[in-house]
Amino acid sequence: MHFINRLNRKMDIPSKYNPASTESKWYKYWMEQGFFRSEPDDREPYVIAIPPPNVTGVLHMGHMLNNTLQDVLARRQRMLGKNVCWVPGTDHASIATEARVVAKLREEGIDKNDLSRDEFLEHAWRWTEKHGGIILEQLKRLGASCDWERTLFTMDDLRYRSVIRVFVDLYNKGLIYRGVRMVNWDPEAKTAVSDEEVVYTEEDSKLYYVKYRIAGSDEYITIATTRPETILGDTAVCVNPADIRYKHLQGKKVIVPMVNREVPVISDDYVDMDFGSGCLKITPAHDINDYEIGQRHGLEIIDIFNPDGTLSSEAGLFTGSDRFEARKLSVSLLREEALLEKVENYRNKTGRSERTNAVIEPKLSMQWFLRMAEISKPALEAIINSDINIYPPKFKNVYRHWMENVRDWCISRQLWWGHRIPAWYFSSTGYVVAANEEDALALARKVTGNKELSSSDLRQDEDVLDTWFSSWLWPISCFNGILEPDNDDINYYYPTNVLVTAPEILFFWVARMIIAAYEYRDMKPFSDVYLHGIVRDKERRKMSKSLGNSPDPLDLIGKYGADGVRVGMLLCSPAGNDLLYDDSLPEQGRNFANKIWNAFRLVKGWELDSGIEEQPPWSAEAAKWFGNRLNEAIRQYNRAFDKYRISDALMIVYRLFWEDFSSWYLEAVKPDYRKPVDSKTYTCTLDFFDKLLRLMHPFMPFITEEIWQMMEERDKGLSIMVSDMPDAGKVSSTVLKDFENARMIVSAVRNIRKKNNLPAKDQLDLLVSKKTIDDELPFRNLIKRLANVSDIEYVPGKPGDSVCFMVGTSEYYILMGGRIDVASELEKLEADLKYYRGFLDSVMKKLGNDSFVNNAPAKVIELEEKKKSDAKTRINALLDRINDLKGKG
RNA sequence: GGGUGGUUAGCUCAGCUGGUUCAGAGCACCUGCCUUACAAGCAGGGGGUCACUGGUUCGAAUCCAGUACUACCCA
Repeated sequence: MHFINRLNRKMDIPSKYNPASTESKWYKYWMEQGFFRSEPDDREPYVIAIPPPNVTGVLHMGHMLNNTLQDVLARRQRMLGKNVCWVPGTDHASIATEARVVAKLREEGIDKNDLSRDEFLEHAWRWTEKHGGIILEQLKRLGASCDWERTLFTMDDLRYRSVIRVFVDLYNKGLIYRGVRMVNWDPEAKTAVSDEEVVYTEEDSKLYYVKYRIAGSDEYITIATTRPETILGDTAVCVNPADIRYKHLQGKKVIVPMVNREVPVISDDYVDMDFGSGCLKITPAHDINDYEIGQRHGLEIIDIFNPDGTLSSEAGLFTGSDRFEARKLSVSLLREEALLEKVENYRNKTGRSERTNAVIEPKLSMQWFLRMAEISKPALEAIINSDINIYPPKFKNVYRHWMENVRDWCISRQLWWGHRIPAWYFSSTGYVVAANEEDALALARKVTGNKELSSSDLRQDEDVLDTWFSSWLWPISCFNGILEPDNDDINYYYPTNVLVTAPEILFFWVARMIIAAYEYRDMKPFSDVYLHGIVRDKERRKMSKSLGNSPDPLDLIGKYGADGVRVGMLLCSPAGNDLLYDDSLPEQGRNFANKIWNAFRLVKGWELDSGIEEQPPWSAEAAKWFGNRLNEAIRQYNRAFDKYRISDALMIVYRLFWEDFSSWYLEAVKPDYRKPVDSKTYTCTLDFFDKLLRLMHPFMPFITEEIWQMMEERDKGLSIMVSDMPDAGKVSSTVLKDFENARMIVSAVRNIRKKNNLPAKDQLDLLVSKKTIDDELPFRNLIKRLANVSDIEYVPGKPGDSVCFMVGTSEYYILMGGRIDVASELEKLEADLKYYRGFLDSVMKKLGNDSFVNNAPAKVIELEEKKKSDAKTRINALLDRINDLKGKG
């Protein structure tokens, strides 16, 4: 070791670790050295495709957790010798982005409707260029080791063309169709949204009881509705066929209030006789159930709404009013006409758009759909037969349930920002689907037989595709595997190893990626899916801007350091569980970094004297133990990673470093003040430290690099991040068990010191009863040093004036020199006695039970026998002790 | 309304196919220490009828059934 020791060298190192200056330095170094870069070679690849964050977003706590996890996995695999490729990118997020661009234009006094499509897209692209890279830049502060040269965007040229090609292909396979369906209409965004994008919540509303007159009579029936404005679109009234109250009305007609339209009374099992009046108005254009009933009974459909939620001329009344305004107008008109019987308060579930929060309007419209039944079968199989593993496994069921009930996917969105649907209309109903206008024209000429058809006769579909229709290709398209299915990258990197994401997009995204993967590569997209929780605040509320409960991740990094924040995020996020964020978490991470820092200051400050031949025996003992302990921990660490128990893996190294290494090993080997250290201990300590740093590197990349580089002179181009992860060597369980015993002895001595107010500095005399232990006490030198006892003597009998403790079945005594407190000592002994007598009782009961002795395995019985004899030994020792003390008192 | 999880210390969670002196970790808490690596620390300590009820078993935090509560997903 060329470790230049100077007196007070440690004074050069501040006692508090300062992350800010080191983080940017090392990140820059890693980038310069190209450590994040991956290209195909003959090593085994390890691949992660990032869940692309929204292009307009800013980094939030969820990203922090998500990307910290990915970085930990990536860094560990790199150190295990894999060719790691973590592909970064961003998502165009049609609805969210378009909404933000529209809002921004509105602020500038520009109405989207006044712009042409191209003009609007120009604004959107400008916005994207301005904001698109922000999150990725922020991830660098976190230490993310992505291959930045591969940065992608879901709407860049290759990805755009991939999506279009897939659309055309699926259309040609007959899997994509156009159809009129009841969709979830967002009148604010003026687009259909998928079922998954509707959030249902309980809201206060009112139930209006409205009287409908029976045609040709003065009789009325009462119908309850929460939406009186939709009366304008009623085309029937429906009762349950079994309802005797309304038997006589069947086949008759009723007059729809306000518009005075005559509509039939029909009967259908769907009607709940106990709800409201048991009589239901049917508005097929504006309610999914009514629509289905309408289909069954061949009812007329009257769509009374415009796309923006105002009433259309079809309504016949209130044309141009907003739907909520129309409700008020309807209520007052009904009241005027004396048709409003009563109004009740009512709570019902209301669906709102996840993006705009507008109340969803069920609306019939022409949309594009993907037939899911067949295409999703391999994706269901893959999870059931564990071709793909989900961690934690409890989500397997959830996934299966969804896939078994999968419904066709509405893939069109009435927006401009996104992948425009490649369908060209040549007449009001006729259209062709093709990758571009040129192909479309050729195809249209063929289809129509009209060779004169020109591009001006074609009109491209105005809609774009659902964002997930592009991101479902992500693991393939990020290696250009759709357009060039046989290129070097896709052949080498695909399938990827793991997808790290949140359970909330299991269906939106994960399931669909698996579907696309089998359709286009006939192979899984990733081997593992690791689902982590959602970051919430201490009260379990989701982090949100409006609540103001979300800290700015960059502030946190500034305050606690990137390593501290990373540790904080992971410490408390067992797989699948939500993370309840609190500032104490990164604080704990920062404290840990500081602990590592100070341990290094200690070792760095040691003066090496290579003239010392002998390693002190306590150091040799400590090294022997810690070497075993380290190997044991490495095993546990690897096992935890194999099961994606990342927080467990972190906790293993956390305790290993803090408790075992710092509090026990270092305390044992550290030389006395101003004394030099022998070279054996020195070398061995640095070796342990080096291994610990490597184990911690995936979690805390910056501080581990900083210390690793300070440990010794490193050649340019070396880095802990490309060093080898330590292997787990042999573990001797005897050594570990012996040390546990020693540790208990030391703790017991410290405890006695504390209870009897014996100063830590005073050396004590420790005696061992020869009756209870004949062998040499393992780790005796280490015990002497850590417990600060002058010697450990073996004595035949029980020494007087001493305090006794037991570890295992061995008795130990500490000479008290007249400082013993007989009363409190007796009290303690009596309590122990009571406990062991009770314990012995329960053991005896077990052993006295014939069924137990006959049925339990021999090993278990043996254990019980040992418990029995150990307890007896202890009880006898305690009784002796008590008698002695009593004799004194 | 349907489905799937969960309920273990003050908080967040471990506890694999029932059996060690098995009830555990981290944080928080209490006590004593500014002991020249670290007060962002050191040493020591207290704390749980494993939601409830019943069952299976020689033996249940662990398996089964029911109840209560709770979370999420779907309608």
